[in-house]
Amino acid sequence: MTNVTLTFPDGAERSVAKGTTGLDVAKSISPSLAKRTVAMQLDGVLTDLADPIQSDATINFVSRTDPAALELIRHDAAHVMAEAVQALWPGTQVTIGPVIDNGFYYDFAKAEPFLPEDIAKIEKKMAEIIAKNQPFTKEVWSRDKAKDTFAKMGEGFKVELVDAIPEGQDLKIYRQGTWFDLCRGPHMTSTGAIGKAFKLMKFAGAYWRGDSTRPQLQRIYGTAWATEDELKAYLHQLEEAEKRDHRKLGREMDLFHFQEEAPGSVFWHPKGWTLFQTLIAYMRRAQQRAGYMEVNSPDMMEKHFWELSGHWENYGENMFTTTLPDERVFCCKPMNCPGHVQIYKHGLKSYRDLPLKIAEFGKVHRYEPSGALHGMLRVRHFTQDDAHIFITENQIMEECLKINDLMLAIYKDFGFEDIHIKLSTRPEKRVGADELWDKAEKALGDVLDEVKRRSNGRIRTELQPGEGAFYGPKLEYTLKDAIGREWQCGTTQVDFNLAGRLGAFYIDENSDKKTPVMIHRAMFGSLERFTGILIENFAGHFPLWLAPLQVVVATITSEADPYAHEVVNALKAAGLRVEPDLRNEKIGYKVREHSLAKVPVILAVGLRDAESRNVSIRRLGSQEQTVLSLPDAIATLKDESTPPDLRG
RNA sequence: GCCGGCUUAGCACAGUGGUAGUGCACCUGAUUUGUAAUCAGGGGGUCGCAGGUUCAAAUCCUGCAGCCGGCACCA
Repeated sequence: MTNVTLTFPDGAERSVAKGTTGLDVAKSISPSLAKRTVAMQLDGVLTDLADPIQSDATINFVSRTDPAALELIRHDAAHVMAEAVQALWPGTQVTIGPVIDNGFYYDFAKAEPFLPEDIAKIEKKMAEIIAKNQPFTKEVWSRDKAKDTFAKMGEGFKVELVDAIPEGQDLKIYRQGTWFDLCRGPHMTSTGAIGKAFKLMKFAGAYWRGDSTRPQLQRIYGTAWATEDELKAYLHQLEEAEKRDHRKLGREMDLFHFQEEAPGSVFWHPKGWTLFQTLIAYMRRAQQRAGYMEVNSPDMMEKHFWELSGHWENYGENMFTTTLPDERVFCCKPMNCPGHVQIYKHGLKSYRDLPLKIAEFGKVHRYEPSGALHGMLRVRHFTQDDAHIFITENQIMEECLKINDLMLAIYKDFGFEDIHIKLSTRPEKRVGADELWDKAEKALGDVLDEVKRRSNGRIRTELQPGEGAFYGPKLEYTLKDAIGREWQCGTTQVDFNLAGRLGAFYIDENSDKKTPVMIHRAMFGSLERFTGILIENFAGHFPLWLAPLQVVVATITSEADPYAHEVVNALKAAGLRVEPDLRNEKIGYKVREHSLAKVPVILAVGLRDAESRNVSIRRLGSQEQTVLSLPDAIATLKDESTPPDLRG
């Protein structure tokens, strides 16, 4: 009999007969090890403990509290949930049930919808199944047997899954008691290892195979952890995330509102608009330094123009249109690019004019599907920090790298340093010849490689095939916020099509007409969306330069009113956004109210301060009070409120 | 767009067929106050919209809209 060599995490080696199972190995070391081991890793790959070991490998026994076991706990929980659902509602078909971040889900085909109270029923049934502690056992079936069995059970979706498994690949069946499921595994040794730290979170509709033309299934999301403390911590984290919700904070901080008559459209209140304008002013400075020229193009243009640009055909169903009294049809612009091409076309352009950078804080209008709307993160009317750079083909790399550097510098000013870039390639619905797409995708791919190289691998990259814009491939910049969520913001798109379609050209060195390449780029992306992201990232506690209201001067007694006015005026003169609070209330009341409104700085002034010409500074999130002279306070606050790009 | 849920005062919520409530906010008065809620009084709602059932509808039924959670979509 042949032997294989197993290497343990501590470096020890052991020779065992080929085909020995992990469980045998564990048992031979100690019964208690075998008892607490739920799976193993062979050369780092999670595997069923009962699998025979066929070759030399490093081996690591996984207990249920091992981080590596977490995905098994979740996957096993998904199976147990499926069994529970089928036990409670016979005739329900099972489909797929993968592990996801923080949990798992399973999609079911069931005629009647799940009801809110069903969550508790399913959880109870799951607990019973887990308490039975039934072993998970694996079988390998033939394709025919699998299809036959599932067909007889009325599990049509499973039959389709069997058909989708490539020839030559094992069809694995995992059993727990009498229930079994087609599954690639691995699983833990038994259902009992799942433990008690699981919870079903919500129901949702989900299309079979993610395809909206196919049947809609009922999905149940769950979360599962090794310990109840971890479950509790996760639920707490969800609550904390909820407190940051920009829709809630937007209302509480009086930044904006939405209403029924304008779904997906923001009503900006004075404070929210101040924040918005602060962002625009920042970006305007950044773009001016980078050589962009700001323009403004019409919000509506005639339909035939959008037919020419390709938008009507490729994007028409998302465009707002209006028929005028003279019966001409106009479209609200869903993008700024065609308008910018018109501005480019005014006056003959030479190769010497390139790169030509045209920027606009343009408000675009997109008829988003109703179900997609989500606060300010997904709206129907939004402002882009949009720009189009007209270049020659051999300027692509240089210009894209400049954009990249600008993008990263800007994100850094807002505290976002963990960036992730995705390359999206040609979609099915597109304009332009494949050779142009080849060139454009190659160019952006090269840019991405160079960006990655320069970041010393700090920037993660990813390929998203088929996700590009209809006129060109994209680099999509995703940033990670304070609590680890990722948001897609910036985009750089290389376009060999649109300029040509709209008849834009330049005169090259040989007096020939050439079509420029266009780079479409946005850095915040949508100002509305970016504002929402900032609210959630800072949980409303904006750094001073962004805070809509920076300082409140609160009086302790009305005798200090004249001095408070003086302080307010001095701060205003220094360029700070400040309001007095002279109300006939106790200082504790005022502090509480302005703290809840997330005003970064409260200056309390009483008689004492008026006489000494001091102010008492209290900062949001701190109980501490610092007494400063008025000139010192102004200097400090003025310095702190300077936008990051204007600091010396 | 699809599946499910929700919609009652400015906000958060209670109210399962019989006179629409609570807290905060708001207004008035008193209080002049030193760092997260001073006290007392008062006003405020076609119960999302439109139909229907009923002697009677916030409550039951139908349709629509918006919102929420997902899915699809995010050019």
